[in-house]
Amino acid sequence: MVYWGRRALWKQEGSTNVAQDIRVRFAPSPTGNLHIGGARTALFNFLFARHNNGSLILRIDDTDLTRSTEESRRGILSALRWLGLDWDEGPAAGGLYGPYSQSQRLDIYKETARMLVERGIAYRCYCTPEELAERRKQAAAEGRAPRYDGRCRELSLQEQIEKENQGLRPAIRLRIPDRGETIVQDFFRGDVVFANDVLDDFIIMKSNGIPAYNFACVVDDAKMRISHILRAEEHLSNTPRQILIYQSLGYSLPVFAHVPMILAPDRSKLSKRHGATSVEEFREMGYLPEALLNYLALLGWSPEGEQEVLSLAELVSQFTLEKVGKTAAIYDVKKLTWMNGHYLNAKDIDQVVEQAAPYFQKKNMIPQRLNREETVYFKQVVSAVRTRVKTLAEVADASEYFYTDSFSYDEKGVRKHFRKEKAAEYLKKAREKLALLEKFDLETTEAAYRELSEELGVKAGEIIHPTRLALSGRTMGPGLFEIMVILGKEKTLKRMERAVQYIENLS
RNA sequence: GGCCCGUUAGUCAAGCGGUCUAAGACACCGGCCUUUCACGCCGGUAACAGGGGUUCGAAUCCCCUACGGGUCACCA
Repeated sequence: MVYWGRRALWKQEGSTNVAQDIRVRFAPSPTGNLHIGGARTALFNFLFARHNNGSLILRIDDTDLTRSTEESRRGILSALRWLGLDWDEGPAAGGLYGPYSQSQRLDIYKETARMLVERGIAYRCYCTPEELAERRKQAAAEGRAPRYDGRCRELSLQEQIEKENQGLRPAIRLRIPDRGETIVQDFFRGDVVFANDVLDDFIIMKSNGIPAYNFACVVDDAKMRISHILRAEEHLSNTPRQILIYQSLGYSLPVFAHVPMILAPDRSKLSKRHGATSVEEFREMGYLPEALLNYLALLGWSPEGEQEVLSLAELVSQFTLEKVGKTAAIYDVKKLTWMNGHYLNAKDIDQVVEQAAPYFQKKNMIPQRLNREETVYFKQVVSAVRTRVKTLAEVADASEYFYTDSFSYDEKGVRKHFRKEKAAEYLKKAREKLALLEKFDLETTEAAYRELSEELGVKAGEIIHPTRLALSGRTMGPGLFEIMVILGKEKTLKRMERAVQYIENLS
């Protein structure tokens, strides 16, 4: 069976009932970190594979020796793992079609290219990069298309030997028909027609023995039995060349599906100057993998119903290519942030505590290891604070006063709550009442405040606001009595005294 | 510049010729709840790029224009 077109479906091939497994791949080149566009492509591949009980292959396209780095490779793998996008074959997972790094498959490309040359489908080209660049420049100046002029197409053996004797190492070019057209059957866009004469004899093997991208990509996709190629739209223009390679090699074509790109807020291609664009950066800022995944899924794909908050499992069960759109999307951090806040609160508190810890450590708020008592306190803090913030980093920021006594008071707050006539008096009285409490919990503290507000004949808020500022230095945060209980009686009273002194010293 | 793809509100996005005086979400603006903030709930502003066709009927099909993006490397 072959998953066949946009509307239809599962086509029976002959009478055999043997299912052709769905095999998709994500093939990043380790030349930087995984940005959200790549992550989204990986996600779609993952969802498609899981939804159809297929396999996800991870391949490292590291043929660019000068730009590929081990650090980047590790970073990409760790970002994928953090997101929870596990792969069935590839680095660390193994598989029947390895190795899964192109740098380890050079012999395969070399042998394949040699065979193409032998058959006359490809040929050696001795033009140097400098010469080619010069000719391109010339063509541009004359307003011609910068195509390779085919001058090495028909070199005789004698000529080739001469070039070799001059020390020239050839690149290998694929012979492209001058006429006709190559049609890309794109799953989302239908037939996309390219005239062959706009293509030129492109290089499949560089003179240093390294394959060019299109070549390595096709050889691997074919040898790894990839059934569907889901990749970014930027590759659509490459596809006719790849199809020509498939044909030269006698391989059958996979289904091509080019997903729309993700653009930066200014509509341009994603780059470093657009602020956070990599998964790693979002992670550092305290975004949760489930939120990032959920948000990314909604960029270019839409669920059947109206529910937009979906777990990975729900995404898997709902994901179909039919619901993938074809227009480029601009990512919107605000919506991501909203979604992150949602997950931050919905998530199991123990997990949040665990994930928030590094952010507290980074700010030296908590030590690497917490004892039992510290752990209980930490958990109380996190669960009180998380409801008002949207990221893990903000959880830590909003928790500062739980870990230091020497915080300063918010200026606006001081003006609003401390400079009031009776602020100090209220605080003193409140402190006295709290001091008398035997049990210091949510009920008793709140009752004390209600009582006091009645005795004084003022609204509870009149006392509550200055108290919040006294205890936290801030005007916003968790419920006041929650803060008190977490801080404990002793600290609460001390901070109130400190505030009273502060107010009395205000001129 | 050539070739290719795309164009529904500020953003994501539903819509596959009539049910569209166009859904939902984020953002924004009001209101409710409330000790603050946030959450939550209720309500509001806001879109079919423009022009020609085809059709009884078009956001949906075709063409042109404009705009945006991609690609044209011994980068991937």
